[in-house]
Amino acid sequence: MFLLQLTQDLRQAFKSVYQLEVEESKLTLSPTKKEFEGDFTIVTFAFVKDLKLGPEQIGNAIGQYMADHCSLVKSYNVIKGFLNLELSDAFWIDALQKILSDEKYGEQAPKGEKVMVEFSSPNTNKPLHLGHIRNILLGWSCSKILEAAGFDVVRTQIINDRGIAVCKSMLAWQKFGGGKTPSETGIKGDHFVGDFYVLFEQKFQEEYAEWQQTSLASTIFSQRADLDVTEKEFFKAYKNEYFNQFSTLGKEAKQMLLDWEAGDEATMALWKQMNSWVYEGFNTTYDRLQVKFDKLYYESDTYILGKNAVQKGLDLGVFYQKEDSSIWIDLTEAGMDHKLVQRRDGTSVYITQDIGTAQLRYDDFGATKMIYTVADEQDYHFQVLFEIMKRLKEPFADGLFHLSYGMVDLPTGKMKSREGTVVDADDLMDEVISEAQASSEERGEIAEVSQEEQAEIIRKIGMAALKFFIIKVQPKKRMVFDPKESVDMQGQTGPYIQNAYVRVKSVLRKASDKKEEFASYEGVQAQEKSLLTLLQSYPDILEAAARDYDPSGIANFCYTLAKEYHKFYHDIRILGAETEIAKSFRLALSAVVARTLQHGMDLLGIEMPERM
RNA sequence: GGCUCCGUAGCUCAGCUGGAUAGAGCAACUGACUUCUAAUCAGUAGGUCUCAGGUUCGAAUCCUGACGGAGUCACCA
Repeated sequence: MFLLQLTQDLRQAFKSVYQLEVEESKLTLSPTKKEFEGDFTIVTFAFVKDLKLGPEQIGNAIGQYMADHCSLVKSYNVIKGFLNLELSDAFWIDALQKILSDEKYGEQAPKGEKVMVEFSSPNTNKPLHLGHIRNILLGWSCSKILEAAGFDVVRTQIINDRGIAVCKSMLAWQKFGGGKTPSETGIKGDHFVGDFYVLFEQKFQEEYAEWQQTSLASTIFSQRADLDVTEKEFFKAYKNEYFNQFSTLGKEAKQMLLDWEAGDEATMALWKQMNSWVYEGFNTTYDRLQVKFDKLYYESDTYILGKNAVQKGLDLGVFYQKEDSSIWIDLTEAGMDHKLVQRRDGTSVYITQDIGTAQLRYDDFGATKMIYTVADEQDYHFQVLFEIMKRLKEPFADGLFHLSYGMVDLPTGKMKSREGTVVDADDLMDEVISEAQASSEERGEIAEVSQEEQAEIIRKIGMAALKFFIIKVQPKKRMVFDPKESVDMQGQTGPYIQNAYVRVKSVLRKASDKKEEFASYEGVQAQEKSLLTLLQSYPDILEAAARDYDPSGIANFCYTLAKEYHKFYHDIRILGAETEIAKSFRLALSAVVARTLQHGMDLLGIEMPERM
């Protein structure tokens, strides 16, 4: 918006000098590189063809016109095809004033449109881990960004609270739990239940190992195994079949699933009991991450959905039925495959549930956009799902978006639950916070404030380190999470950005005599211009983040702004400025930087401390 | 094998709607705190932007093809 006037004047310049109408899109003003003189640059190569003139000639003519006719332009220089314009103090003062007066700077007006963002969506048999953290941060951040972009946002998750995995932990608790509860043992509910899931796997492995010694097992091995497969490899691959056919524990777990589906009272009671423990644990973790949901969907409610959709698809001729009565869709025209949507026994599959759930959500909220935050291993699933929705002519089909993100790897490689390398979410938060604690003690800056305030500040710092480390990476990229680096508080980190904010706050506390009269400020410094140029770009950054469902741009913006402020702070005196007017200008500039940092970081789910 | 995504400094990442000599941080080395919070700043060093073609006045960025890595192609979820 600040550059609008300039762009208009440039168009006028081309019109007056060359009788050439240029589109705005061709007139992109970019900040001049630091090693050259000037504030904004326009590339004149683009007009060489139209005008049949040399780039330098064009630059000089346009630059001269601008210097003569546009009061914002102080001077210009031309280097090859680059016209660099230096702007007057008035431009910068005006820019600061405009940002200062806009309380919601960067945000867009309400659109009156609803968007639903799904994220987290855990299973109830295991606690949350590092992968969930990336998911949650992305989903939460996108929801905040969409709000800032003027949408009404509904945050949701679908909780996978049923199925064989859930029955495994239930069964293990029933058999081996001895009636213990989380509160008795002092173990957080989700971890408590997760431990029984692990216990089930252990007991099952023991049972399996024993069975492998039986003559039945050897017979199967000799009959079924290919010659070049070792016994060990064979039984590794045979595990599922053993579970389904021979395992006692497997049989019991499957029976429990049947009981659950039949609504057996005792099973339901056990299920509800254990799930309530899990939810209590999840809620603690969500609280620590500072995220919340507006609406929860449970798979136990939705897993039967989709039946109507199957019928509708058949009626529309979108689906077809095979002789064995299973139902399919042919997606080969869209470059995909044939996909099953209903088993021959009439039960629905995963994708059918998703069709039903999407329809339910649309009926519930009427959202025109629905964002699914799910790892990229499900890219194909969502391609198929969205294509089916289009063919079913669902009104919301065009607003579906898979916010796909890459897996989080450790420096040692992939996280594997079997190998116990999964990084637990709660442990991780404990770790970054205790690291923040140690750094803070070393600094001693906040020793004066109350214990409670200290704890709060330290929590904010630790969480900022963790969150920023993850959210700064583009979603679609696979990322390496080095626990050592994630607790760094220096350099390109969350605390570094918080520190810039804290510096502003500290200065503002000391500047009791704030006056906002700086209109006559003269000699705007390079560092001040850099800050204002960055601040001017904030609305565009935000818009792009909302458009692409990508918070990483905001993270990088906040870092760059903080970095630029640290430099400004180091080079230029604020409270000890040469004149009162310069002081006012710098205080206002600092305040606006702090506000923008806080705004941007809030969109990332990161809180700012007032001191640190 | 088909399809999708990724490949930039020793490591972690920016930059990708084409623009000047490709940027940060970490790690290494050097300097700056009696002065607004040094979780800071300044500097040194570090690059065949995986490779090969093409489009263009101009390519890390766009197109094609290789190579390398990951994911996926279940009557699992």
